Amino acid sequence: MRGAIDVFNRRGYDGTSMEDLAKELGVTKSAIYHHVPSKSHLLEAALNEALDGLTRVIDEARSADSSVSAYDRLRTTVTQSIEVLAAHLPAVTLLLRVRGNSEVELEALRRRRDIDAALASLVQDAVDEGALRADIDPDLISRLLFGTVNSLIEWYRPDGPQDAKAVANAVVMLAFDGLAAPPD
Amino acid sequence: MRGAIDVFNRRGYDGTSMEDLAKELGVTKSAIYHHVPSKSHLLEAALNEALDGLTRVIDEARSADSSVSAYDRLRTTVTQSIEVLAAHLPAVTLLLRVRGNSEVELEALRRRRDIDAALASLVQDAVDEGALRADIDPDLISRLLFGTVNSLIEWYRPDGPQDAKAVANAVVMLAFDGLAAPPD
DNA sequence: CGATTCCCCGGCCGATCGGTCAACAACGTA
DNA sequence: TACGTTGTTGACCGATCGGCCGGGGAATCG
Repeated sequence: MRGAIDVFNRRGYDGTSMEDLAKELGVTKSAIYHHVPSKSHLLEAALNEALDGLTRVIDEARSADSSVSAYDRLRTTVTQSIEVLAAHLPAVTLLLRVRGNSEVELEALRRRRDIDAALASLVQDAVDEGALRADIDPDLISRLLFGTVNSLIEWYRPDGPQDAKAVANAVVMLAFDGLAAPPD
Repeated sequence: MRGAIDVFNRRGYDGTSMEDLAKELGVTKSAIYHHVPSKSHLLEAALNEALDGLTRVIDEARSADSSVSAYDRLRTTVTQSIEVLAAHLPAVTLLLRVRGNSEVELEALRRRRDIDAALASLVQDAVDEGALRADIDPDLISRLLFGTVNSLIEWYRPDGPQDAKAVANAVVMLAFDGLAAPPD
């Protein structure tokens, strides 16, 4: 199961046949079908793992103590999103590559849209609060911000040189304070 | 050809059969094969279009007058990369989704690696110059910066509310100066 | 010990894959 | 009129797709 998702990520879901998958897992195709009813069930399980993790993050942000500023809630959400992405990297990777070619994928896209909307609303709150620059459209801010977060799947590896916390820190620094060297 | 790439992007290259493609283009499969030798040639043409555009951008940056700072060269490269991405959106989208499942895809990945290396070196120059913050690893900066740029393919549409120049501007502002509201 | 259950295999199914082919309609040229 | 060219068609190919099935160990339980 865990291994299956990795193979899907390496070759793409549509680009992986059950024969490929079996060969790479060192078993026969029939052995897979003994444990799993269908190829799409593997996909569905992975997508739900990712979506559940991300949903938990935004639920937490929404239920935060109202005394904490929208700006801080947003920073926390970005950090936690990256932690979920890192902890469930294969599942999140699969999720972000879904194209909507089947009912399973379409359902995942619907759930993702809801999450994106919640994130956009968080950004909007921070802008209303005056904590974020007002010369960029809030929707654009949201897309760039979480586009940056999501782009981590393209290269981040848990066994790489940087751990998730360091990466999350760097993303937050980049996004909120910028890359330009601070004046002395 | 142009239409084919759009279909590949909507359903994924592996997820699109030549029958699907023909149906969506309103012709028969045979008609396609009269003009195109194979499915992978369509992919190859698209990938080369994207790679040629991006290569041109980095060649330009490399051959820039040495009197212009690395920082300015980097900002220009980011802007121009976004303009290429916007002008060749379908081709670039396809490129960024390639998994390496065939020789055509592997060759594209090789060319992409070279481009990424050139971009990383540009970032390194700007860090050496002291123009970029030194408390984030330069390689990490490069990945985040161009990860942000590349994430545009997920939502940017030429006929959308923002034109490419506005988006490029927003990305540069976010990346170099940050999202936080500037102090009064 | 026998019976049951779990796990797995090779072989197979109909459907669909990328791609080919002979035939033909529409065309400008002579 | 006859002719080559260009674009298109539907039928078809072998290979591969996702998935199914009968049967055969190996372990567990009475």
